[in-house]
Amino acid sequence: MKKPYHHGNLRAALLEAARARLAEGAEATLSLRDLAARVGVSVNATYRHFDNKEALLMELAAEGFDALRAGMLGAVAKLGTAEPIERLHAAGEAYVHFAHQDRALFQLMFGREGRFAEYERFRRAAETAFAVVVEGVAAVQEVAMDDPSATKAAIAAWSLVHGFAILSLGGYLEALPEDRRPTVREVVKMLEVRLA
Amino acid sequence: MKKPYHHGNLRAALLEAARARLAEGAEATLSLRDLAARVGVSVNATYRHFDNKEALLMELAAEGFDALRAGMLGAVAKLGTAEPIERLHAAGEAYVHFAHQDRALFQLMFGREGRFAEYERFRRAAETAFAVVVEGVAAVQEVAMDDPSATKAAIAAWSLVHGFAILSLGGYLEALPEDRRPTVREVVKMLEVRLA
DNA sequence: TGTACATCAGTGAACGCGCGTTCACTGATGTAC
DNA sequence: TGTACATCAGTGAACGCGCGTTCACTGATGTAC
Repeated sequence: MKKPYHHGNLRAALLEAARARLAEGAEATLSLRDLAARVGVSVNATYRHFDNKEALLMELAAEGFDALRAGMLGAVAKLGTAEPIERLHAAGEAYVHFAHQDRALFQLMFGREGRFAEYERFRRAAETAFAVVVEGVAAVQEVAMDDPSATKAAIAAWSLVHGFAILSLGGYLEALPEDRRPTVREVVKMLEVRLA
Repeated sequence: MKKPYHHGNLRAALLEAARARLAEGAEATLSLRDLAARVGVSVNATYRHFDNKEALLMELAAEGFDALRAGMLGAVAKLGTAEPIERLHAAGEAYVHFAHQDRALFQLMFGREGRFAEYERFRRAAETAFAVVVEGVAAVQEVAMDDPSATKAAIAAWSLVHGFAILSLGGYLEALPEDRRPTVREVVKMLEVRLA
């Protein structure tokens, strides 16, 4: 008589296994069967905790935004009291750092062309992460967080670091000789524009 | 006796069919079998023209860069003689426009995390498109095209428009009320920074 | 002009695979009386 | 304290699917002599 799975939270265990697989860079081949096997459970048990595969992936992506937010906040906090613009730079660097640290997860978060956007859970997580940038920009501009100009500039800032992350992840910069590749810091400094 | 395929260039016909599929937004489900069926040929015939599926996708992506380049050049040319910075803005707008016009193709070009980068054909196409941006930036900065600062600023410029394209494609901007969403033009104007 | 042969671009059948999902089930645990 | 029953979290087997790729083949076309 095989022991059934009884180590507590299967949902968490599946997500953990999925994160491990992503860390191995196996985004494309992530399958429910494989995750279940890794946790030591039958495939069908996964359906007790997630509606379907998409729901599991969505949760993964949403938690990715939570982690991204935490990463940015942590980097800013480490600065202590500093000029707002420097805090914003630190957040930008943390963003690119996160993308490199968790390539596959990052791809999952953004690569689905908004297919996850229909999930409330996902939208909330993404917005909360974005709020960190808006706040940083508002501080630089010395306006309230709900000032339209802060939101707009935050989108531009997000675009800049996001684009850079994608390009470097994709190896598009490697074609360039080293001395012509901008560093994260150099790119992030472009943020000074229009904001200060 | 079935007539074999004799309409000329099967290779071109397959790519054409693939482009049509992408236009329908079927990136994820693009299959050799399906393409062959659409052209009216057996699956195996495709192997006469492409080593494998990956090679076909790579060609598609490479041609995407050719089209992107053409799109940017066309937009710039339409301006006639204008300030360098305005020409750069036009290129940036054309970039975002291309992304929206050919969503799925755009995803294919950048979504593979550099898996295509091993193909010479692909690298060449990407570099040639990038050169348009470098040239535009160099004109603004009034330096030679091979000046390192032009390359660096071009990467930053590319990052900005690329990131914005991804975010808007992913629907991340739709969460924002209309009056807080920056237009393409507003984002592209951030390019003035550090360049002028 | 005719013949022998190589090459080329297709064909149909099959292989092996892993996938998401559904079905009917079982055994342990919790609860009401 | 004991019993009946509902609920819950698993199980194993199976379905049906479409996929990329390989195999051995065929018929048309081009070329050398």
